[in-house]
Amino acid sequence: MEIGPKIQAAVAAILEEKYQYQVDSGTIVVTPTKREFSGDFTVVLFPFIKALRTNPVQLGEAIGADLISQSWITAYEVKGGFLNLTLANSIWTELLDTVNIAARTLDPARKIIIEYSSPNTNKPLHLGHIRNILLGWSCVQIYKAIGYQVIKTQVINDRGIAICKSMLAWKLFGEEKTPASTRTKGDHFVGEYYVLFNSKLDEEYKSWQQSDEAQTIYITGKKEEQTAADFFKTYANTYFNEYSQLGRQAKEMLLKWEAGDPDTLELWNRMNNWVYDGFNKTYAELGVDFDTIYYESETYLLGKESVDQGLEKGIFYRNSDGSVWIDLEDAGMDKKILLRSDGTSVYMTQDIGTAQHRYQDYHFDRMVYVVGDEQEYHFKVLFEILKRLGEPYADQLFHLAYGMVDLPTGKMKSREGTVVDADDLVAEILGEARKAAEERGELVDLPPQEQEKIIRNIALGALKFFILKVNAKKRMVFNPEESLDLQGQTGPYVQNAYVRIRSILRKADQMTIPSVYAGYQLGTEERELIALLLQYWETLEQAANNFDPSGVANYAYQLAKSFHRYYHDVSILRAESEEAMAFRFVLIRKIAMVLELAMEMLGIEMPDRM
RNA sequence: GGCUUCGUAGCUUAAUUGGAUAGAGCACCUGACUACGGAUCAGGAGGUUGCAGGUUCGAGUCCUGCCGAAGUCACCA
Repeated sequence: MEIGPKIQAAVAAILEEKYQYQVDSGTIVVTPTKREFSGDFTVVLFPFIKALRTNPVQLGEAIGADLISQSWITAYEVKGGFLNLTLANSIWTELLDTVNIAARTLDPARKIIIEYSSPNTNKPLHLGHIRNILLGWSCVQIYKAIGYQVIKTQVINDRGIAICKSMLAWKLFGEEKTPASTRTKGDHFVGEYYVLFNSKLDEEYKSWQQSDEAQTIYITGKKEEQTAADFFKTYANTYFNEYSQLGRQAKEMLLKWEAGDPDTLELWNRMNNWVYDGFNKTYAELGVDFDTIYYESETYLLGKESVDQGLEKGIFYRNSDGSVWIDLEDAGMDKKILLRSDGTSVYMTQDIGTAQHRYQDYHFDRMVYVVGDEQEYHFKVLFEILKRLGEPYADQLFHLAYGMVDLPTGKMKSREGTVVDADDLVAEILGEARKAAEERGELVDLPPQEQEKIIRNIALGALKFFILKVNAKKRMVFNPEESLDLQGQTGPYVQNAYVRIRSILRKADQMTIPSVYAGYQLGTEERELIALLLQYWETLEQAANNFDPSGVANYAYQLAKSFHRYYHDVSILRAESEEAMAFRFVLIRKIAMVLELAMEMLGIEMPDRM
């Protein structure tokens, strides 16, 4: 029995019987009654008063009186255009029984593939990746819970000029050092050479700027009033491509890679594997994994067949210079290139091919890309093209476009060194959680490994909750200090509610707990808690539909908050009657179950003690 | 400039998708420990939801116009 639909149906029946007014019961608005009014659920009457030529008070009285005669409603009150209903005690205990956490039946026909993380192999993961990963992982859990078969994947950008820069810097300046020999995490090790390349390039560029050649270019090429510094800033790309020694060597390396040169491939493999070692450590630290990985080195040539296909169908057209385009202006977009005049493909082409390739691999019903909102236009175009190509899954594609993560000081900029490194962040928050745990001293009698496990749960719980509680679409400000906070609207606050229940249950193991509560009269706090428990699946489905886990985080907080208050006001182990104790044990077990499941949806584990 | 997104307390943010007096947390002030765990609870103060119109019984939410911020508009990835 679901209570919302039951009320809707009852009201619809009364409207039809008493007023001969037909209404789709699903459209009747039923909400939990606000705290400051008496009642459990509220029916909004406004939508009917015009059609029924009555006023809210009359209508409310008529519906209320009828419902009371049906015995499952014990009281009603009309306030403004709202009808507040109080449910019978027996209904509440029945409703509590229906609270369950079993995942919805798995339907193998519904398969979703979710892509997240998708880093480049030239530098370590940062705060932006963390938001991406946590969102992706949370969506995976949520879709599993509502019965989907989920495939976790990522695309690793393991090729291109960026990794060649790291490779070249290592070759020129690395002196055969390795992550092992320098005791450096592999992704950080390679990242250092990427940074080194850029600083060497900078040096080279600066000294070149003094040359006669450069001065001539500046004088002839500058715009009016443009300073040398300004000019050379905008000229950097051209310099890299046409004058730089380092640039030339990096590009040569890319060509050699594309030609399959064994030495280059060997170095490339070696360095990428260092990076993967590092990534895998970070993923393990965050508690996430993948079912399958796509590497760009294997997919970057895909999509060319679909160009031929599109040309045949007349969706694409060929320019006089041989380049291939699609015109999306009738859909409010621009013209987009798909094949350069030299026949090489672009990012878009590759994404088309990868989508088709994945469909062949998995025959999914839906596909989700967790990628920053800066690429919104790209995906809009990609989805439109796939639709025009007639791909069967084309209307089940979703770009989970999350907002960038800013710092209180502004944007993260790698050039200015303000990027928050993922590993540093996790280490910092672990330290903070450890310090707090030591101060509290609750864990001292546990073996060290167990203490460590709990500390990790708390630290990661804090971090994950902090990031996931914000609506995915919104740009968010990440305040490192606040993310270390373990009090207030945080993961540890929710964990603490669970720990309190576990503590009671441990004590109850030594006691005999009564199990009959048939005659127990529920308090308002208990009704409120049950009403909250009943909202779990609705919350989850909404999160799934919107690809936004923030509602689940806020729900978990809300439930924890209500429990903390209840715990404070009402005694469980020393309840005033056997019925009260019996009922309260059932209630807190359900609360613990739902809290644990809700947090699992966010990738957060619950400790038994903290 | 075109298109897209976003402006809610000092700060970080909610609002059951159009419903009641906009709800929390942090910070600030006051109170609650002979305890089922104080990483907690109760209270105070803090709001013209960027501004101005419009639609509606009802607007933080929908429409229009301003103001402000961000993103995007490559034969780059």
